[in-house]
Amino acid sequence: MAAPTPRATRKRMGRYHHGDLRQALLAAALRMIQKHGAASLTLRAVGQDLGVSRTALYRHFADKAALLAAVGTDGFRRFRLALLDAWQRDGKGLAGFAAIGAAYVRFAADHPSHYRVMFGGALHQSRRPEPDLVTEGRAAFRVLVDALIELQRDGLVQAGDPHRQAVFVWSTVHGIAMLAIDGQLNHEGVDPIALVQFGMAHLMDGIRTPASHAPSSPK
Amino acid sequence: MAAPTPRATRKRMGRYHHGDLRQALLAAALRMIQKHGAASLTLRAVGQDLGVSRTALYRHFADKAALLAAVGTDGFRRFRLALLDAWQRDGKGLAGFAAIGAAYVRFAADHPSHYRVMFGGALHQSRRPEPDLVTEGRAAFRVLVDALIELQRDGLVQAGDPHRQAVFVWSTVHGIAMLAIDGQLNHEGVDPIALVQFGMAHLMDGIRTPASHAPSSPK
DNA sequence: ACCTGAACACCGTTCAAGT
DNA sequence: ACCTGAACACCGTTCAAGT
Repeated sequence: MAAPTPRATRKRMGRYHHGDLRQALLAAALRMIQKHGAASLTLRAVGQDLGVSRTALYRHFADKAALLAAVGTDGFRRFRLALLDAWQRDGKGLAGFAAIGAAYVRFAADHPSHYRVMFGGALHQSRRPEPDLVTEGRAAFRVLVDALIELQRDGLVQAGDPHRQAVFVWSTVHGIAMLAIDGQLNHEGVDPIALVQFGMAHLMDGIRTPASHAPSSPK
Repeated sequence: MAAPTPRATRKRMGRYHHGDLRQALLAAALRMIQKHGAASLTLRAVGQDLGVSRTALYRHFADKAALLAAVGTDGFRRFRLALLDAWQRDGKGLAGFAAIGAAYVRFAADHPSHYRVMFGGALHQSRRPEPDLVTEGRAAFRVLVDALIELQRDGLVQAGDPHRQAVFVWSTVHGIAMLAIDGQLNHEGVDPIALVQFGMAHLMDGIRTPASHAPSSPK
């Protein structure tokens, strides 16, 4: 592929786009959502941004909802990788698990509009649940479950349904993330990252084994 | 006032509305949001539903965002009353506090669209933060803080910044509520009310005083 | 296959005009 | 004061037509 670099998304006048237009549309939509919020996203503006007709999009997406679903799906993919990276970078274990919580909130704080598309419900409450979005959402959730399974296996977390434990952790962290990007924590003078660290420590106290108390107190 | 009952919001043909049109608009908007979601709310449909011109609304609201903000403000008012009712009905104390959590999630589950308008961010992220919405949101949050202050005073909850404790409880419960109305808990086979009861019990274990363990285990 | 341009039905909002 | 009706600028989507 000696063609124009992947960054040269803008087509040359009078010629067809002929790159990965689908990918370019996705990137453009994401860029505009991050800048102005999903509410004001316009298909016409997306096309214009790429120098493409405003109907070219329909070759790659059924409609606007499908485009947004693809943006959300892509978000869940990045999200999952961010969580996985935090877990592995901090050597798994209890510190790694706490790092997942921090990474979760950081992702939401850094990409509020993207996060909102992922969880916005504008998608879920529509006609059908958008299978790809659901699948990718579940995959992200799986990171938590897998981490808990490992922690249980290593005797760091109490036995119990890892699924239920994960749902509870997810809820807590999701709640902090949502309040943070809604600005509800701002006028309460609370730092989201500090809050999630406090919360994760609290959660861990509840589910970790007595044996894990001795050899773990890093930073 | 021997005029038509407050329920007869529909104006008689050829005459002005002449009731509390503002209130009628609010009720109509809420009704339509609950039925079809906030995304598909149309000012024209609101007017039509009331038998009123589609521009009559501008006498009472600056624009569509202002109408939605008013719907959210109204939601926070009902929400606060629901939380307060749960707290008082269950005799305050630790059982009452747990009841607040359940009432919180129940409100969200029963009025998902309304809840979404309240927390949706479509409002918060807009131009200015819509003062009434913020005020009423804070008032709802205050229910939690006040409850924790009472619990501390009665020696049922550990000393500590009640504000910080409240933020953490709020986050947890909000997360459960959001995941529930997003349907993320459905395909995990988790009952939101059961989850929030589990979560509240867990939280209470973390913040209640040792002394409170003896005299409290009702149902 | 991929893209265009005109057209359609809809939307929020403005504004001069009515009572 | 409160409401109307026409008008404006915008939107998502369709579709026959181009290459």
